[in-house]
Amino acid sequence: MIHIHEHLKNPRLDSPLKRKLGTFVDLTDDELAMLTGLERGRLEIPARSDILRQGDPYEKVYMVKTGWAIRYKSLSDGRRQIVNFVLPGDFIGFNAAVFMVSDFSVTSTTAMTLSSFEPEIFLDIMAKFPKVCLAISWCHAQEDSVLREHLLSVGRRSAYERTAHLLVELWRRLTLLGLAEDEHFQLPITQEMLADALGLSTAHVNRMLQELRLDGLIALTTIPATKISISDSKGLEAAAGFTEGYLHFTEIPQRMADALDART
Amino acid sequence: MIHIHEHLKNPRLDSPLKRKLGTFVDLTDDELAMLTGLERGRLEIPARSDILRQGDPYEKVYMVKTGWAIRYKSLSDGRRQIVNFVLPGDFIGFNAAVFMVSDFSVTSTTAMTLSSFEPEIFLDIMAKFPKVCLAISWCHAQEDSVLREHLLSVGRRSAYERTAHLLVELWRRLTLLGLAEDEHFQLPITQEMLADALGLSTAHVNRMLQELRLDGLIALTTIPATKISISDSKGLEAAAGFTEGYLHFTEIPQRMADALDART
DNA sequence: CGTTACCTTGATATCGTTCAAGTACCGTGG
DNA sequence: CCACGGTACTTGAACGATATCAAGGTAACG
Repeated sequence: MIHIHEHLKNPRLDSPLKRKLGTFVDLTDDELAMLTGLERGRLEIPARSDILRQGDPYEKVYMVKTGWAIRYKSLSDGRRQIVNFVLPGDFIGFNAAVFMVSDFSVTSTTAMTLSSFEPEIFLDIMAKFPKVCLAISWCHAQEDSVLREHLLSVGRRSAYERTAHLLVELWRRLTLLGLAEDEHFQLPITQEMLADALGLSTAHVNRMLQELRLDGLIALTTIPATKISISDSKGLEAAAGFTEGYLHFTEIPQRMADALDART
Repeated sequence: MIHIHEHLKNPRLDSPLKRKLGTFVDLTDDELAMLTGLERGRLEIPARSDILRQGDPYEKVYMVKTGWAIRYKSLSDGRRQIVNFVLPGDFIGFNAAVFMVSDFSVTSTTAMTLSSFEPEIFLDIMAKFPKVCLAISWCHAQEDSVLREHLLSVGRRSAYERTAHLLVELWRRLTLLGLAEDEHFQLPITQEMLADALGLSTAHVNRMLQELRLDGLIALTTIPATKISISDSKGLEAAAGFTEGYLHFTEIPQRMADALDART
């Protein structure tokens, strides 16, 4: 396990992308230079605007530098399910490399800055930077793991457990990004979005938050922007049935690292 | 879109793996030979036995040649959520390449035959067979897409819609594999498993199946093994709100194919 | 031929939804 | 600076979808 603070302070890892990939593999100067080039294109997105829309064709791959977004699917009658929250260091629309049409939408919840690139780039990376390619696979696998955990939550955890679980997860992810101060953090999403992520109604999400508050597990400030303090992290994790294994904040297995070295 | 029957009859695509990858890219003789080598290792698994267990370390990657399995996550008190059904042509434990510990379990529901390989193999494939690597990425992306749709189902569809949706999905997938005869197919899973996949109780799954039957959408034979006939596929799809887009049964985008060609 | 695993069905309980009303804060235009 | 409209949050009451519990049925299996 990599020590977070050390990692965040490393001056060579000067972007979310580099920090993310650098969590799992050691990056050489060559690799870092390539990533710098990759991030040159910049894109500013205002809060609450669509980046990708379900059913639309798309061609670009984006990487979040700052800001939050939600990734969601909708039914024809408007019901919607948020499948995950997109934070700095996450990719958007990687599927462009293999699909022509998106099966989900992505909308910003805050202003964002993105870097964009052509999917073909990844063919080069695959050939020339196998280690980076492996680290990208790692990101995908991690995202999958989070998605499976969400399915477990929505399918089998009670509303109370589920709500607690999501809060712990976001807190952990933000902490790793250096975006949470100890036990409290900004939550730039509405309760309606929480509801759509949890498979609940907004009214019930509100009640669950009140209950968590009454139970002394969290403290809330909803205005101006929602801000949450984890008052009792152990208690909250217990209520959530949280185990962090699925987040896979680990380095790649030694055997893969060895195999990579042997190839060069 | 590739024509299924044509594809199934192609004698060069003589395994589920080749057929699967061959759906998205044209495979050369070299690539086919490599895949043949890859599948040499064989493994026989009896029905209802564990292939992978949540929390265990693991090192191998498997590919299903025949048989069904379920991939699921469990909570400490025994509640469980099936995240997807593993069919011929699917990979199991690909994460071994990037994680040391599995965050889910896989159990066979029928007898199975698997081929197994070391994760390091994929470093070679990445370097020497970029097209195959792209096709594998395709498989992953497709699996993700199915997972997101499951989350949408469990989070936002009613029990009735959800049940119908899963049946249509399985029917489509089996048809593509040549494992469904027109409108009917074997379903080698218990109602308890359906319940765990749908986030419902077994009693309620049973009621939903009865209702679908009464509505003239499906016909059931539960003994000896569950067998389902789709009596009214249009009606079932309508009840499910099914749109097949998310299954992404398409070839890779032309621009990626072109970029691949340009590289050789 | 008894035991087991699974399916089926009914009665009751409960969690979460829906609907409705009310509140608080924000940004905007006068 | 204030009035206003909008968006989100909050809370209660009634309802409903689904769970739970319980009992019984039936085919398969040793």
